[in-house]
Amino acid sequence: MRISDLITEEIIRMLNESEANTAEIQRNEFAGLLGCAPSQINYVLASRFTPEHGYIIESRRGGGGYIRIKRVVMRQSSAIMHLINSIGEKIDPLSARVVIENCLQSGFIDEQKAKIMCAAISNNVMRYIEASRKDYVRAAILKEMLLVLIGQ
Amino acid sequence: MRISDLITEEIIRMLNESEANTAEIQRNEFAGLLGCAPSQINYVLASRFTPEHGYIIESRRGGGGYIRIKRVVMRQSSAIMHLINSIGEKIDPLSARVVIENCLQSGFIDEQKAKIMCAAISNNVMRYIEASRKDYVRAAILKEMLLVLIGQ
DNA sequence: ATAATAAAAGTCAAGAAAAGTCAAAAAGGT
DNA sequence: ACCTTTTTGACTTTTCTTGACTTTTATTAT
Repeated sequence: MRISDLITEEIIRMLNESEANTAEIQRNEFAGLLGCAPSQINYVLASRFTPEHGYIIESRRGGGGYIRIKRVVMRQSSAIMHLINSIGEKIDPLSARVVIENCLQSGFIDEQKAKIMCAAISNNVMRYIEASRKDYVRAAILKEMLLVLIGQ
Repeated sequence: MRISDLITEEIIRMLNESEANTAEIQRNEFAGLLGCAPSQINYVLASRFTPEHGYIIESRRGGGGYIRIKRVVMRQSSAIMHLINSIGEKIDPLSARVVIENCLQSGFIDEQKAKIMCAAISNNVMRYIEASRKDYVRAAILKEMLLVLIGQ
């Protein structure tokens, strides 16, 4: 059996045992426990615990650092997840507006949040981005912001 | 748990218990109490109680010396204007986060808005931007979002 | 009053303790 | 054989901790 699968199983076991659907590990210690390279933890998280899979990762470096894995389970979250998946790697300005409008209509966000999100991808910002990249950057910003909505 | 966090918590506890939003400590004594090097108090103050975080530090050396930590509360729109002006045309990642933290602590935004704003300028987004432009794009996004807060 | 001494706080750089990145090598699957 | 996924390790970045040294202020002795 692959070590990746072991790591995955162990994290899921921890999530299941947790009230708050949250597992917190110390990377090096955890890697030592399972007998793998520390960076492999990153690999597993990057490949199997992504937002698209329904997980959110937070971490902190330095003394007392940690990696926290959250599983998101709300009803609303699947709708947002769907939106995120529909965005893909790029999005045009109009579609982006529509996505935000959608969130507003669905009550996922209030008006001010909608405005903040629009501001983040507004033309005033996008004029700093090379034309061929605008759609990609816009998608990246929008998706990151939507992910926040899922993380409670 | 980190000693830094302990120090931070203790200072905030003192601030909360104070009528005047002010905590006064004696560095060496305080360090002894929490079991850390005296200079670590300086580290914590320098990294978490800066003016950008919304605190003002006064101190005095010599016999009977002290460190006084004041939490400041400004009027909202002028404070935000001030923040926007302080950003200029570019900003590094850490300062940007501090600006957002400050808005949160000052009650200008709630936690979710803070997270949305952080997400919009996160590394996951910035990795799409050419290195030399990152600070400019970050500043543009942040300022646009802050402008929303003062309703313009 | 002045000089010496003591009692603070400040600075800075080295080192430790984490996590992150990336690319090359190895292993699997078709 | 070729392509994808996994595994590893060298290197980077961030954050925290400590200690040696400096500066400022107050107190004490002359």
